[in-house]
Amino acid sequence: MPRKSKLKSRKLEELTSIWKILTKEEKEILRQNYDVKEFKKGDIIYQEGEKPTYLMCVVEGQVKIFRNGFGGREQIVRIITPVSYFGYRAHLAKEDYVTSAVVQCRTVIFFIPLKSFDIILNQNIKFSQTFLKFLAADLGIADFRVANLVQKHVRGRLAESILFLKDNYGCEADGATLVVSMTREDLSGLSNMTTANGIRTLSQFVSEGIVEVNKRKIKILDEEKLLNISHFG
Amino acid sequence: MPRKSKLKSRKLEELTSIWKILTKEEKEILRQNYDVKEFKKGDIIYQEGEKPTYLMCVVEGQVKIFRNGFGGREQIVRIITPVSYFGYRAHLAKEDYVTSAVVQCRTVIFFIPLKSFDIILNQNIKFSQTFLKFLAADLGIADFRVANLVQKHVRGRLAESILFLKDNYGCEADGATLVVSMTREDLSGLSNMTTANGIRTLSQFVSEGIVEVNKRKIKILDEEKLLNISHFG
DNA sequence: TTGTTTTTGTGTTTGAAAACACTAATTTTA
DNA sequence: TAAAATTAGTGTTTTCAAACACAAAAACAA
Repeated sequence: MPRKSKLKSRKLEELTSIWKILTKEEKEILRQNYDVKEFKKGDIIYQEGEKPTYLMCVVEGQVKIFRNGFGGREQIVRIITPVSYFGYRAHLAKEDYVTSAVVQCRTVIFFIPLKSFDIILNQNIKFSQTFLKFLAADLGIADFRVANLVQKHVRGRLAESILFLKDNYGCEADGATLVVSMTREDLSGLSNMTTANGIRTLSQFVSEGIVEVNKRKIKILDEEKLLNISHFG
Repeated sequence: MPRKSKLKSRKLEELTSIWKILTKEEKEILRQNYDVKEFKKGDIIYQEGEKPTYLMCVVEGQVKIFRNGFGGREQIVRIITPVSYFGYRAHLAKEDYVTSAVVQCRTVIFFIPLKSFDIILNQNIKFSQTFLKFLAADLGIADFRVANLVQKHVRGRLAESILFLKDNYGCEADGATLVVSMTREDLSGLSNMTTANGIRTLSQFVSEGIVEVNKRKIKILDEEKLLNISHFG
């Protein structure tokens, strides 16, 4: 259950990519309607089939967007890290959610009612274009991933996922350790394979000196090789 | 090679979904800059890695958007049928194309320079929102398809694809025969399987009385069963 | 801190689909 | 209209990864 917290200390200014393009009046609309909530690991933000009601923004933590498959297997569609928006796609397409969202660890999320979102969308062309760009980028990733997930073998898919996590969410100060950290199960879900195969294959990569693993932190040692595996199975 | 034709008889008014939301001046911009070309089967519109330069609209025929995989296998990402736009995603994400586009049969396409597109995008909020909706819808389909293609077995994937073709491109007057017609190879590419398995599985469906096949036209006889297969492998 | 649950790790078996290898039938084009 | 090139169709073999089945370790709660 989302626990409403006294997190109003977290200001809307944190929504960097959109805050600066809003007019005074628009900022005021958000100020009067926004909400901040804190979630703990495993909390569900929304589920497949529900109607979207908020534009959400992760300012701290990590959210997993996924679809439930058959036999309990889940396919991870996107990972949302700070500062990124989610929940708006279904609304813009005038659909119910086709995915579910759960938080991966302690996570702070801003909630903006879609009514406010629509008001601004209808008057601020830069705002509208910002989301145009978000969607276009995500669709590119999805198109790319469909073909990859579907055609490559386990090694290629895992290599691909690790590089994807690096490219999209970045590394820590050492330039090699991934910022996102996830369980083997989630990494497997992202790579479209069973947990057992994910663990096995990651272990292979470790023994081949391609990556180093410390708990749930993955450090890329040989990106060249990883790229190679991702490319040629 | 695209052959420029005397197709100026085809008027921009055919671009139904956007034409009605443009101002007089914007219509004039398009009139002065657009182009119409006719292509024949197999002509390439653009290829992976190229820079986008036009917003395109199919007004007649069919275009296949795909990614080249390994060992010559291609993954079909989208099919564009009249009247739909394509080529703008990469531009909006400020990327090069990650897919390629070829025409499937005799096809007539409108070309609008991205410069003109940008001008209108920057001043007409309804125009911008139209594309917002297109992208949001396509991203939903992509998210949905990733999980489907990846988790289901051949029968489920083929059933899914046939239903997808029906839902997205419609049926002929009888309400059962798919409008889109494609080779077994393309149907297999859409369903992420080898041509041999696509043919085999389609034949199975025919012998089970689920669909009827006449050349490249597919008629759905038992949608219930198809849904069932698509859902439970 | 102890018990419980989740996550990680590994071996074996089994099944499904890819790869391969052809033939037949259609389309296309020269 | 004949020849060439696709496309459709089918059987066999091989390979890969899922399913199953555990054991061990780590994380989490009571």
